[in-house]
Amino acid sequence: MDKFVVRKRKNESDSSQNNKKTKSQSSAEITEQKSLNVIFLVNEQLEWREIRRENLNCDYCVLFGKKNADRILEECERCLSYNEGQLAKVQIYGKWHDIPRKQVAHGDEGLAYSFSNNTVPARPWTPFLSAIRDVISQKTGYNFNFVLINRYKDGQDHMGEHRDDEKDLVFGHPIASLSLGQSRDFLFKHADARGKNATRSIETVKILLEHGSLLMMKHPTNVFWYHSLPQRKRLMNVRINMTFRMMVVK
DNA sequence: TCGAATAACTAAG
DNA sequence: TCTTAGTTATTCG
Repeated sequence: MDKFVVRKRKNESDSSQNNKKTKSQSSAEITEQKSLNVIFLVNEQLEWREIRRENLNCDYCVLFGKKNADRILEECERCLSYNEGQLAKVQIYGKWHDIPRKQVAHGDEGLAYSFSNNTVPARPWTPFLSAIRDVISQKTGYNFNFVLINRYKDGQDHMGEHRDDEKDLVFGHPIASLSLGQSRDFLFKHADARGKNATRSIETVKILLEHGSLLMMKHPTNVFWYHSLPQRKRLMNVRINMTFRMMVVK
């Protein structure tokens, strides 16, 4: 009873791995959810912005128009739940803290997400999340077996500088980051330009992640650049971010 | 242009 | 992937 069905266009190839376009794409894929009568319709002409620096390789577009992004966000708020208790904590320098946001992972059976002395098992895919995953796969040509969802209730919630843990991820596979709700600044900082031991001066790259947008973080960005979502105390609204990944199956 | 608010950065734990 | 505190830089009315 897969409520969300991805309907492919008849003339479209199924071999999504061969379809690594980054320029404008004209076809409109439609995903529909019959019981709620919700249709996921992506923007027809995707205007990809290519963000390039030394060893930084990202593509950005607004995938869902406002109306559809609004509906997806509403559905997230209606049906997602988040980790609590020990699964919502992180250990740093021996001290446990609550993470300053809400978080949950969904993915293929057996996968888990590890960070700072914590391991969070993936919950099963829901039809809603599978449908979003499949739309992104169709538009980008990459498959994903895991999604980490972070909910930032307002501008106080944030995430510190980090790189995504390489040993859990299939090397070289991009991460797809879907943003919903409050626009937030997203910063990339080069590893050689961090902290007081910085060996080089490299400008921080700031990207505004808008409602309905998709940021593709491609190899080798995550090897060389740290990323963060800094506090923006004047912002009052919720942002939900989904990062679709390909994890190593152990 | 000032001054307050707040963001950025550093250090330590 | 944290917090807090102290300092400096930036933003904004």
